[in-house]
Amino acid sequence: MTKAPTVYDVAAHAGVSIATVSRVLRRPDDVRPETRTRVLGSVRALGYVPSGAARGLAGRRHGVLGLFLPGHDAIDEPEPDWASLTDSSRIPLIDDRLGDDRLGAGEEARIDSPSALTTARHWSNPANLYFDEVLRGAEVESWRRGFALMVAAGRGSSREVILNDIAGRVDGLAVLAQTVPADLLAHVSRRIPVVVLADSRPGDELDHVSVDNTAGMRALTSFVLEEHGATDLVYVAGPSDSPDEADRHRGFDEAVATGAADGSGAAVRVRVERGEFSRVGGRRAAEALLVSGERLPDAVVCANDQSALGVLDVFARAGVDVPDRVLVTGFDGIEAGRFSAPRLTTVRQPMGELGRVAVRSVVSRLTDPGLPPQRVTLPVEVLLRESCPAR
Amino acid sequence: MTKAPTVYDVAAHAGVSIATVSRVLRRPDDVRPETRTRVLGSVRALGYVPSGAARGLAGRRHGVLGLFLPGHDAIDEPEPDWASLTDSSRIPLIDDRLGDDRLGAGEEARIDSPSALTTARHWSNPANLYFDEVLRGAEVESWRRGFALMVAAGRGSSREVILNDIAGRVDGLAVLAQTVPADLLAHVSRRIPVVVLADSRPGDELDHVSVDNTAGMRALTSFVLEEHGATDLVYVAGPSDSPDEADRHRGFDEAVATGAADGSGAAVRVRVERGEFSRVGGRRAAEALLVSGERLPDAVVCANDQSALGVLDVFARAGVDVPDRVLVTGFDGIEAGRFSAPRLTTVRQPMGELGRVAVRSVVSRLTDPGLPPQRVTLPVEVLLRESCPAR
DNA sequence: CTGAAAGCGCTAACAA
DNA sequence: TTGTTAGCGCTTTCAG
Repeated sequence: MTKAPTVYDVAAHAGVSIATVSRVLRRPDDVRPETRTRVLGSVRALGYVPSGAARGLAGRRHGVLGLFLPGHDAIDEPEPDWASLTDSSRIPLIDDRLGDDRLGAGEEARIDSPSALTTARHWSNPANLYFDEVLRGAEVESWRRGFALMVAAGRGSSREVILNDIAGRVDGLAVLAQTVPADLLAHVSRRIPVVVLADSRPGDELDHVSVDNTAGMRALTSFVLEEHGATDLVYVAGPSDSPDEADRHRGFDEAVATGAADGSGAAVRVRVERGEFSRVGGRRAAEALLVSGERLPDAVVCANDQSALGVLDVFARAGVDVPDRVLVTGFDGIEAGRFSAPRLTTVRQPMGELGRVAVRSVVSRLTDPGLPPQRVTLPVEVLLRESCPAR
Repeated sequence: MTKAPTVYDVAAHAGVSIATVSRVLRRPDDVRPETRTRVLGSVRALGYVPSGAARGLAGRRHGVLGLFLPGHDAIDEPEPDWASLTDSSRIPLIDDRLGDDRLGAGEEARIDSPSALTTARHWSNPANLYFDEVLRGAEVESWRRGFALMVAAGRGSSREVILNDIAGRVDGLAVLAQTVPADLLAHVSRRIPVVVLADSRPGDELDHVSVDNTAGMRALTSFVLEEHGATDLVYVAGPSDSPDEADRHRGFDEAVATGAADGSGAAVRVRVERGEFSRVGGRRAAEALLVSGERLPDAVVCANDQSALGVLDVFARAGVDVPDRVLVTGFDGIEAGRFSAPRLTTVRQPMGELGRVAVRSVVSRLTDPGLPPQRVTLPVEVLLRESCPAR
């Protein structure tokens, strides 16, 4: 590690020119076997590892793709106390048993509880899981296409710096929705291909890969209407500025409109509550329903799983039977929905595919820059579980 | 994107030298404000993004750290059928309700069931979660230290190529245990600092960061012995070639030895079964116990969570009461252990910290290459849940 | 099959 | 404060 050897060192050691060293590494067949062996020997002997930077410069190609994710919730996490962190002298025994005051859905509830901070930090945030899967999909596909993957997570004002930085080191970039302002994206996309993930809104000439929120919600809502014969629905909405919320809401409305036009069913009543995509938001929505004094709906269709879990929390505590009294559905397919009581019916997004298709999209544009902007929509699937079962 | 602009283009456009352009970007304070503004204007106008490769070459520093993980299980995944994948015309409704034949621990069991393949692919592999957390920790810390992070996952024979490739593009590298042969590591570490994660075995001069498997298992076993007064134990071991298994087994043995020497308790009986770190392995171990005809132990201490969950599966089906009849413990702190019945007592590894400390370690060696090899051991914590509760 | 030489785009002295 | 210039290590014609 004293001084990293270069092609020159290897060339000298092997008694050849630097061009030959380069050939041995890039196009081994163009070199006589003996020479090749000798050069390879020198490579080992010297511990030579080619410089990616030099290679990238000379070859005008990095061989790297970038993935830009939203910042984690770790953003405000304090610098750990490194000293004490590595003090293994005493192992804490933590009583992690469930108390009696727990909500129906198990200790997931603790995440929202400020009093449980010391344990809550351990449990993974559903949003992170989402990104993890996208990341893993992207990594797999990148590798398959012969690219390395560089990841960055944007946080606050440093976004711009990081994005620019990463943009200069990769051949193409995938960016998750709403992590980067449009003008920055436009700037970067003048240099390398950029694909936007999970944002189906029009307005730019970039490639987009998203998930079919609308069709998924439409299918699920139709199922509730037709198979369960529901006529009184509550839609628990997400934040009004979310593209996902907009798409899902549209799917919901379409299903309701179709059902009404259908003539087969009775008129459908619809109420809307705000759920903010969060568990507490879902709880508030459900509580509002309960205290309103109005008759309970046949089904509560939530814009995402988190808020649906919040609804389940409240219903469980209030003794409202799900699904026999009220059906509840979510959207996303997060892990926690598999463990709730009852288990949550939902629409599952193909998160890994998002990452894979994104990479594929970037690579294809790299190959063929002339292509018109692509907008891919990935299909979803409805998972019928006990909160709104198959019939 | 026609032709990426360079410093020269920007310099010409702004009427300055390339050095000034470089300064504006790197050390803005060394440039007169007016000039700076003008140059920045040109940067925007031209859509200039500095080349990371050129920068890295000239500056002999990439500003990138690498993380090398074991290949995912997606390794053999076939190329998806992209055409049909993007066909959103019909949304499948999948009946994902639990059947009656399920095992005690919920649908986790399906992962092992070949008949459930169509849904099983959705659920995350605990090993992946582990890597995800390490990755996230590394990313956070890298960013904090001013580095980008490049991820790669090694698979089969391509490991060598990938590793070399990534090594040439980063300033330092963190490698997960047993993903790379020692000689390759040695080769690469002649060029850049390398830190090995989760492998405490001696035998090289590299930096290591691991978790305190031994102390964790010792603490947990002592708890079982002392607080629960167990005198008859079964240890469900992992694969014999695993460094983790070795460390944990040692911790177990130490606790038993201490308990015996203590004199306070009665003599402790110990049996060992093989659990292979897997759920099915754990099941086999528990079944062996059941059919042996011997008296059930007071506690089954498993080398990891997966095998412990397998043990719980079998005990639940056989009607063996946990914890009243037998205590069961695991190791790792995977998510599924929070949802088992009963919930699993375990030792939680600080996975995120592993990644963070790894980065920190690499950076400190970058700063001070003369340091002697560091071996950091991170503390763990024991989570007492219902399968072996606090008293 | 191998060598010589011209850059790739940028940073960092050193001058001015 | 700004400009000039010499590389950084490698790939890639083009000769030989």
